[in-house]
Amino acid sequence: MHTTIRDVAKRLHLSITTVSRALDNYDDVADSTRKLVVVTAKEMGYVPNRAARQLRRQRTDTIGYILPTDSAGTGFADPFFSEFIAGLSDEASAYHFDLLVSAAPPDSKIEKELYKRWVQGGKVDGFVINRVRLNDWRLRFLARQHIPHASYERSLSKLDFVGIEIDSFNGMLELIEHLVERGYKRIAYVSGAPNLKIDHDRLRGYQTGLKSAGIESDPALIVHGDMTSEGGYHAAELLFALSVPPTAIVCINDVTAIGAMHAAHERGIVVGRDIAITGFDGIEDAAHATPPLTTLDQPIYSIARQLANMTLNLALRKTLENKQIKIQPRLLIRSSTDEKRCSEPGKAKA
Amino acid sequence: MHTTIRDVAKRLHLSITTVSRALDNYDDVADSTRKLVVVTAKEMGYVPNRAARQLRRQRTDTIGYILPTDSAGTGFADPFFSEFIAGLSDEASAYHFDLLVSAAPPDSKIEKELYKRWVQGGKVDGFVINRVRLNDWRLRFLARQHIPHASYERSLSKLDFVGIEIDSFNGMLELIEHLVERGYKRIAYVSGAPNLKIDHDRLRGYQTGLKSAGIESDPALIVHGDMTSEGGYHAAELLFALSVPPTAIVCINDVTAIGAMHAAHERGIVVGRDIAITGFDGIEDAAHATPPLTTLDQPIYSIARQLANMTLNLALRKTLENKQIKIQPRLLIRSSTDEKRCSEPGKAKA
DNA sequence: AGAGTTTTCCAAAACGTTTTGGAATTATAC
DNA sequence: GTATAATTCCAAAACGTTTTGGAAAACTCT
Repeated sequence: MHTTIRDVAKRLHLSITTVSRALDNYDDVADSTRKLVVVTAKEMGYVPNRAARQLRRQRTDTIGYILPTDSAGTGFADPFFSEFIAGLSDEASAYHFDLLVSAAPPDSKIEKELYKRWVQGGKVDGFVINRVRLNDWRLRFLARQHIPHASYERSLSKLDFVGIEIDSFNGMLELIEHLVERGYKRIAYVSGAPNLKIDHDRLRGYQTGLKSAGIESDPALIVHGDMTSEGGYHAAELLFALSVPPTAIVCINDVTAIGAMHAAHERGIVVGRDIAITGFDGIEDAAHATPPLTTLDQPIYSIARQLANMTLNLALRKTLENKQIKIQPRLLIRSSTDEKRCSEPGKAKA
Repeated sequence: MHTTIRDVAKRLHLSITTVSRALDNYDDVADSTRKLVVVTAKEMGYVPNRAARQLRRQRTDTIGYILPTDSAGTGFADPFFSEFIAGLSDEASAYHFDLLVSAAPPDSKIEKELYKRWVQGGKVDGFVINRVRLNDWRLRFLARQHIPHASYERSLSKLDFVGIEIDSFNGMLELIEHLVERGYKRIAYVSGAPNLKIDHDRLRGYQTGLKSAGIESDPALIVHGDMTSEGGYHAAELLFALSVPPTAIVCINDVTAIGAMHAAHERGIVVGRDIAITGFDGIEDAAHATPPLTTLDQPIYSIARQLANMTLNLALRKTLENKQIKIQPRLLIRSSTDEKRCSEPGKAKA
């Protein structure tokens, strides 16, 4: 490539061994020569060749992350991922690691080949995984291959996972309680994908929350989205078309909620008065939605940093202080769930 | 790592040369043995070690992209980048390339060191660059080092750049014309960063558009944002606090506009009636904003794919059909710029 | 049957590091 | 002044590929 360690060695009439060890702070090189080496190396613009180092060290100083795009590819526009990736790469950078990114539809052949290629080909030392599925082949695969990895959420069977969990269940309980308190009773749920761990948890929280409030759950009020605003829009349209439409819509994430709000506005339904709509994530756009969106906030950037930190510490064979971290989402009450003003349909006014 | 080419060779009593060449489809290996090799390699789960291949080939099959985060790190939530990165990695994948991602504040020391490290250390074969500054050291640096790169936008002096340009100027003309036609005259502009190429172009378009419409430009109506919804929110607050506030706000991008809409709503100003607000990008959330946002749409995903395609073709030393592509943004007229209903302040009713 | 040609294979040399296992040299102890 | 220990250096062997420059074997022609 450019200046190699050999060039530096030649210039100083030293062996490449010594140069290498000087730069790596070994203690079997005299202080005077170390200084000389360091200075000359910098002066000559020497940067170690990564491929060579990787090959020899059998380590890449790189962690991998694969985006869950849909097969269409386009329209993949959740700010969640911008923030998540920013977190991953900032943490990686801090440890002089790099972040390798690719995209593949969940559970697709492409996804499988990508993981395999990166693992077997030694492209990365470890993975960060999110959007975990209930029964996730990735977690099994990486565990079997002994590849360091940290995941956002565990899959159902894995008790010994390394990563972070968000307490979606209790968050949802709190959210439902809030809605009920504000006078909303006929509460719908817009899901992501049914095999997603977070969807599973949030749906369970939703159902349990209803039960605690003494509200009977109506299957017609549970509709499928796909975690995009487009999906949220269509899901909400389905709900509004019901003979007895809901008065509140709980969405799996913020962008879904933004889509649902759009559908409401289009029908002249005023969010925060006629209907309550809630999200999950706490992305910046949620605060600036019209009306601002009540949501369960999770610190995406910081979660991403912690996940990256876990994988790279695993990769460096250090011991982790905490293998499993559980975090609580924070309920941000905004005007999308203002006090209910109209009576519940089919019920006496409260 | 795992199965190496040597293992495969040993199993078949062939030399590693032959195995290597068989897998690479050289024509100096008999068809029968090639088949044998391919089958056995697959069966043994052989995946070539990337580091070794890189070292020997002096090529990484990897392109780099560095996210322009702010120094705070957090709150980096523009869906533009999710879509952009998805595009980059999909295109890279299609060519069996990988995408290396990191994040750094524009023009920071971190940014410089990152580029240098990746270039000198041979981590990547090329770069994709966006958010180009008027006088961008990255473009100069990469050109001087002869590193393949494609950029979204050129910097001021570069005439021979490789990449894509969006015709912000003419898009803005069209947008202003649209606003004027709808009855808006006192039109403000919320910028990104003044040294950004796109900001420069859009501001110029805005000013020229006003002039063509015979509207005198008022410096008080040009305020700075930072391309986030937070920034848009505050910029709009400044504008509303003016003694003669604007009746239309043109924003550098969609998330800025979403923030501005929030500020308007908070003051009870109805967007699409009392005030018009516009964005630029065409992100999904813009379509679902309240009201849906008039914007200049650009095909982010496809642009990203093309940019990736350009860099990797440069890296493969192929000739590009088109070194420079100019695309036109598409004006999407939505209800955030509905017909003006109130009179202009300080003017007779139109 | 010998000279060319073509086909099929391979040994060895890279690529730029890190690491192993000493070998000099110098200091320290008796 | 010798034996021992500490310090400072280095040659050579990896790491797993690709590529170079043939060589052997098998055909094809006269």
